[in-house]
Amino acid sequence: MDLGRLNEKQQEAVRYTEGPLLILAGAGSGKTSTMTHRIAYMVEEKGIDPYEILAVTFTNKAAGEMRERIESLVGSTRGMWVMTFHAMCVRILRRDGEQLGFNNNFVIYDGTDQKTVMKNIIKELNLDTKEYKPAYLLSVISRKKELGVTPKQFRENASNDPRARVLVQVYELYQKQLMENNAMDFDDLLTNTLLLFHQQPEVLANYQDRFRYIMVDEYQDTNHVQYELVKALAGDRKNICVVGDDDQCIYQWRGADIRNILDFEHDYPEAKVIKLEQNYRSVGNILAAAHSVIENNRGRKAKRLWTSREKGAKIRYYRANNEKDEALFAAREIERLRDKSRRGDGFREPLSYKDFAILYRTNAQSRQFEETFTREHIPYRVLSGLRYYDRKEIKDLMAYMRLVVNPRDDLSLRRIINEPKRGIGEKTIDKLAVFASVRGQSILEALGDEEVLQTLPAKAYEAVKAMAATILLCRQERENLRVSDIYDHLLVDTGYLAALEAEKTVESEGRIENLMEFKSVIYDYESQEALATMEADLSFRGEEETEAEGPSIDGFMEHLSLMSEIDNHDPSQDAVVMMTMHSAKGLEFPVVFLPGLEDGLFPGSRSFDSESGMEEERRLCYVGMTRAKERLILSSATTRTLYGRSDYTRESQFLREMDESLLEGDRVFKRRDPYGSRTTTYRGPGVSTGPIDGFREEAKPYLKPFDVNVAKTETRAAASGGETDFTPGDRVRHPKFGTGTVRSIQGKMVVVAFDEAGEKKMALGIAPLKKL
DNA sequence: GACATATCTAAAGCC
DNA sequence: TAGATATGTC
Repeated sequence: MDLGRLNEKQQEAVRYTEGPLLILAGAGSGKTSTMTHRIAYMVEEKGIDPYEILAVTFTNKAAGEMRERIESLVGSTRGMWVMTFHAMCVRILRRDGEQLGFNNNFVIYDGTDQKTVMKNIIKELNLDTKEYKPAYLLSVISRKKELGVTPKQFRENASNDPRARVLVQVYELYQKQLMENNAMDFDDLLTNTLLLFHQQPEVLANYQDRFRYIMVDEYQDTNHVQYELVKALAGDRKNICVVGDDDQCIYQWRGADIRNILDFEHDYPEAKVIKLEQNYRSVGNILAAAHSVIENNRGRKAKRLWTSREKGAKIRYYRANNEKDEALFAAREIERLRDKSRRGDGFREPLSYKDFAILYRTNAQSRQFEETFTREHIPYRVLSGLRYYDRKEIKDLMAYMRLVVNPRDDLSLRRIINEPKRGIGEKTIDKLAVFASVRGQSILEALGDEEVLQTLPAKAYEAVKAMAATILLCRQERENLRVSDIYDHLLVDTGYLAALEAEKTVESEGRIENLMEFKSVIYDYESQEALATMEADLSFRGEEETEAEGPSIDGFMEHLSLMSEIDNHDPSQDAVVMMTMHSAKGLEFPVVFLPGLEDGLFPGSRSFDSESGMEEERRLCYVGMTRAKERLILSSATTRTLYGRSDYTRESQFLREMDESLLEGDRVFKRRDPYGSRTTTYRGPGVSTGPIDGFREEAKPYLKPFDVNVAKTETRAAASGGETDFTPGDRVRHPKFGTGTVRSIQGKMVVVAFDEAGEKKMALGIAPLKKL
């Protein structure tokens, strides 16, 4: 096999197939290529059975890419496990997890489900909602699970103060609820697998025996449980290869333990360490600047990226007046560089829009860029956390489908029992829940009984009966029906689609469209699974390899919960990409903008409390900078409006750490922390040394284009006399509050400053507002 | 039960 | 500032 395209270090890593191996792969050092070649080498040159290889990644995307690239090298990955930690655990638990008391058709709860459960618990325990918020409690539980602490252990070790006692109680109750609903959250998948390994040594032995070669990608992001899992699987054979970069550990806040990679040599004293330090991505100046920042971190493995490429242009820095100016600067800069590149001035090829990326610290920063780019007619795409599967109609249908798979899922039932409206409210549901628990059933199961149905309010009876019958029938027939058929039944027979169709609004039509789009997701799944089954039949190997069983609703739900996000980074679209620095990890762009380099924003204000927090921010900065291939453009704003407050800012500590000789444009205002504490706001002059290319725009009031979707309320609006088309500045009258002036439009709400009653926010089109 | 209005609170987001 | 959630009212 041809390793000629790999450098010496990479080749060494490829050939070192036996015993523990740590590959420290710096940014842009050809990590994936090395890993995939290594696997290909094992199969082709060493004659290792693909069946004995396990490659674990963190994201589906990474797993998909790796699989694809291995396939292009050796033709097939059949038998090989190339998947995420979570997918691996699900597979193990479904296969061998019954001993733990879990039905092997457990469902996986996502963040929204977890939140719902937690809200119920808070209510049940009558907790102070100010002090105990769902997100906080969930993060406490998650941290515990990541450390492998069970509710029992937590109870035993918890102190006696009231707060700790509450946390213990919450954790216990939370686990109990999940168990009752036959559900696991993402953390449970990992912890339960580890538990299984501990309790059933023969199960573990089985997997140890199978997976003689283990690879772990992004090892710096593993948490403690993942570390233990890997260690367990590697067993005494210790044929384990981990790949990572401690400088790119940016997920400590969600449990990643950087010690795992830092201490690998300690865990495996015989480990071989190979550093990949040649960078194939960025020009020299970019690497040097990134290095000048990251070297301020104390706890890191010594390494320094180098490149054989030219130094390239200097890093450009712009100190904007405010965030609008900052966005406009980026817009102009993009056009300027496009022009320049078309003239062949300093660029090998003309740049198109998709060659530019704006990487910010917080999602909120995207708005300014979006507005500006829209006005400047620059095409852009925002990759954000707003997920397709978070849309209400999709979640509703998913809840219906989950009930088909798991009728014990009361959470899902509560979600859809009155969706579409069936005349059922909170009280009725609670009554049903009591009935069900008395009978030892879930709510849906109870609804299968006429006796229980009879207790419903008369107006709800028919609809609820039909709904329950539909779901239960689909369940009964799920072996005979295609997933898409089940979907159709649920959509139609429960009245969901009819209700949307009856609405006849722009919004409802959009929802219907989404539901149709969702169906194509199902179709994709069906054909994909059918294909996999065919292949599996062809390659029967006599083992218990039951990976392809054909499409099923169970399989589809699992596919969904593990996928969660359609990869929406479609590089074929020619548009500037905007995303957070976190989501940019692993990507690269010819030109990268890092805006908002201000203390308090980046590094974020919370990170000043601890050294480790600051170091993580610094690593994030390093990740951001090393995404750039040719040009890196930094900016900050003198004034920034955050949470409705406008404040002066101080240039980011990271800017001040950067090697000045590599910067051009505005001067970075450097002084040794002249203002002492971080609570002091910087107000000094002399921050900027003059405009770049002669422009620096003042903030102009920007009127939001009136594009608010008020369709849903149109009919009502007409009936109640409510108007929908207001513009900031309009004078209005409200029957109760008197006259006022429209301040702003926020989504579907209009904010009015009343002359007498102060500022009020009210729903557009419904509020009895009249224009004067 | 459903809608209208007031209040709250604010990072990053993999599976 | 603005979206999400809680509370109040018909």
